[in-house]
Amino acid sequence: MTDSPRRRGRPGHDQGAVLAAAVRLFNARGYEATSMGDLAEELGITKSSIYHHVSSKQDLLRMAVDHALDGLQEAADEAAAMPAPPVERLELLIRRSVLVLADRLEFVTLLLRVRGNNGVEKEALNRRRILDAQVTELVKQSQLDGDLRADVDPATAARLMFGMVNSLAEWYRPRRGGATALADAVVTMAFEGLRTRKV
Amino acid sequence: MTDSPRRRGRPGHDQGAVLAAAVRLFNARGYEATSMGDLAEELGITKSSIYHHVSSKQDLLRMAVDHALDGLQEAADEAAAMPAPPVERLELLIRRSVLVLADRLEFVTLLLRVRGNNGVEKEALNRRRILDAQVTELVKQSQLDGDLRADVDPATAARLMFGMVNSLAEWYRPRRGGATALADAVVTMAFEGLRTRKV
DNA sequence: GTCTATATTTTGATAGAC
DNA sequence: GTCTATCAAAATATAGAC
Repeated sequence: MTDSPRRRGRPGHDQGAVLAAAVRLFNARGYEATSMGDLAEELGITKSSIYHHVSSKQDLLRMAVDHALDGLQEAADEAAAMPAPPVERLELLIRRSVLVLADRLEFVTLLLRVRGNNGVEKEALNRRRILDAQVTELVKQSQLDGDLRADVDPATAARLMFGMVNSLAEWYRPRRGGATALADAVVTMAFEGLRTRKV
Repeated sequence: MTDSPRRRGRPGHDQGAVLAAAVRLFNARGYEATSMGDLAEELGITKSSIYHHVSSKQDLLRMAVDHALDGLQEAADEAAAMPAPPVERLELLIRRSVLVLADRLEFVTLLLRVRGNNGVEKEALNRRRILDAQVTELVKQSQLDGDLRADVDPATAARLMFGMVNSLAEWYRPRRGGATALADAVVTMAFEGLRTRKV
């Protein structure tokens, strides 16, 4: 269990190591602003060596955003499969999304900065749109059930909720148990609001 | 009032026109991914001509983010000068910030994408941090007054609130009166929450 | 798995004419 | 205010040796 194949001695870098370094640099300097030379320097190898592990710079971007999207998709599927009212499935989706964001922080951060400037980015935006629609639908159903206030447009509510969730990528830094507490804070604010109830 | 100086005939482009086109492109493709050649093509002039209006690419970025930051700073100053309890000053700050974001949408959008990759960006991040601290302080005071729930960390609450506000840059598109309605939605969600009150 | 060497393109910016 | 011409640096990527 400890040793996976192709992991003896010190055989130089593998694709995972290259990807991890790339994602770190892409987030720090921006995808476009990061050159393959920068990445090579970070890894301590030459530019050409990188092309032994990946076929292009876009390939690195694709692997990274796919990892983020797969995690978020799992969260959405899990919430959809839950045998409970929409408002509870929505809460679960928010909590799970916060946990995925915390767990795959660097990958999700990169995903959230994608703007559709190339084929890889366009495809990522498409997958994000599908997830977005699922959230909006949950809000809509919750309003029909009378569980969420109907005076806020469902799409707007969904976007504001995930505006909060996604903003975590800008400032959250891993701490023990921090993600669960953060999920609580997001759910509290989204569902109950911050104002104290009149005594 | 209608004619400002230096605006007769058709004397080619001025700095404002170059800046507007630059901000549009920076948002669409990213600052680093946009070349001075792209900008020249967008304007229908050559690269060299751009340097008649601005001294560098960073200069364009600096003018853009300063315009955004000046607007947000005004909103914060106005809220701070309001003779009212902290919780009301906080609500005003949120509303004013939404309106500034809507009014200077492209400039604020660019500002929010800045990561500190050069001197201009570092300076912008510094000014943002100061604004952030002002919001956190308002939340803290509101909690001490018993107006906001004390079981959420003030800095976290402030970041989540402005996570919502800032997320508008990702999807808000101008409509008549839309910004005020949006400010209502943000304030409602942040202060009252989306869940319906028990009858 | 990493290297040197190289091809090709694009970049931000300047000089100086009109 | 815009142009042509030009530059030096940096970019992504490939070929082929070790």
